Order: sequence, then structure tokens, then C-alpha cells
Amino acid sequence: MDSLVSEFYRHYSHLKYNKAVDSFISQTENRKLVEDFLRHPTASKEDHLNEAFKAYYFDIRFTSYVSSSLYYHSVNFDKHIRKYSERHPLTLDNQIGEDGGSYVDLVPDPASDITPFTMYSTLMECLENEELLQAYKTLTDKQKHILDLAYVQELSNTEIARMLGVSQQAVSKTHRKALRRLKSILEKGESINHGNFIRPSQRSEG
DNA sequence: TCCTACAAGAATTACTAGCA
DNA sequence: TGCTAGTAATTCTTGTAGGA
Repeated sequence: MDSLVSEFYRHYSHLKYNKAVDSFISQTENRKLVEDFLRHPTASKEDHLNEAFKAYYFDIRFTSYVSSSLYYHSVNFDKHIRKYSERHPLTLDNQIGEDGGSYVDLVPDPASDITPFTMYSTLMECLENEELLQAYKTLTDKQKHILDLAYVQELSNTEIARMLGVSQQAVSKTHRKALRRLKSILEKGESINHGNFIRPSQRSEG
């Protein structure tokens, strides 16, 4: 632990052992903010630091949500496939011998890039988080369509642009606008103090 | 293994057109 | 008049191939 981090935790001992805080401080840009705040603590610098941490913390939660969604979808997809193949066995599923191998194991897998979401037609069918689903519903039809094509059909902006008969830039713009809208709606759902880096009552003035 | 060049996709900027 | 959605031009990012 370096001197900056030690000094920080001396002032804010309640944040010690918090991995999110450690990770936040480890980034050069955030480190500068912390350093600056510790040297010359002011209310505006504290607010700035809190805002930076809120944004960072939101990104962590959003990434965590997406990764857990992918995990659950992959597990469900696997269960679905297994259940289906049990009900509808194919000739290739028959066992070859005593060792448990089947004919399908002998077939090379040229389609190793099969994606679970392609079994859905819209992103709405994939969303399990209620807040995210409600936020998604507030998007315009075009925004929803572009997100569907990008995340369900896994098309690039260029392919979507060709399909919709608009430019790649227009797709990129609509895409990012939709993501910004989702993000802002989800952020509004956050409690005021939930993502604060430093609680106001524990502000250090020296 | 590192460096460089190149390609493709995505993002940004500046501007225009249509609409309420 | 301001907002939204579009475009062209440009820049940025990332992956990859090839050579030293």
C-alpha cells in the first residue's frame, strides 16, 4: 500500500478493505483527484470526487449485471438444449461404444461462434432485470430496433446501417443515444447516497 | 517478441433539413 | 427558433499480418 492510499485510509477508515475504492484509486485519473482532494480539501473537490466515484461505481454494477445476465443465459441455454435433446434424440446423439462418446462428438465444430441470444428476436425477451426492462420500454421504436439488431442479431453498425438504409454514423448516434438514455434512467433509480465515495459528515478539512 | 503498417469498425465533429 | 435525425469527413481504436 503506497503513502497516498495509506493517507487516504487514515482519514476514511470506513472505506478500508473496500475493493471498489481500491480499484477506483488505482486508476491514474482518479488517483489525481484523490491526491488533489487530500492536499487541498474543499467542498467542490469533494463533490467532484464523489461524482467520479458514482460514475465509476455505476460502471462496475452495470458490467456486473451484464456479465451475470450472460452467465444465466448461457446456463439456461445449455439446460434448454439438454432438455430438448433428451426429448428429441437424434441419430448423431446415439452412443458409439461403452465409453459414453456419441457420433456428434466426431463431427468438427465449424460454428463454434453460436450465440445464445440468437434464439430470441428482441432484446426485451432477454432482459430479466425489471428496471432495465422498463427503461428499455421508454426507448423509441428505432432505438429499440437498433439495440435488437446490435445485441440480439449481433450486427455491426455498418450492417445495421445497410439494412435500415441510413449511414453508419446515424446508427452509431442512435445506438449511443439509446445507451445513454438507459444509463440515465438506471442512474436516477440509484439512491442519493448509495454511490457516494465520501459521506458529507465525514468530510476532512485538513 | 517487438515494431510497423494496414484495414475495419466505431465515434466525433460540423453542418443541413424537416418539423412543431 | 429549437429540437431531432440525418450526412460527409475525419479521427480514434482495435485486431492482424508481416518482417526484423
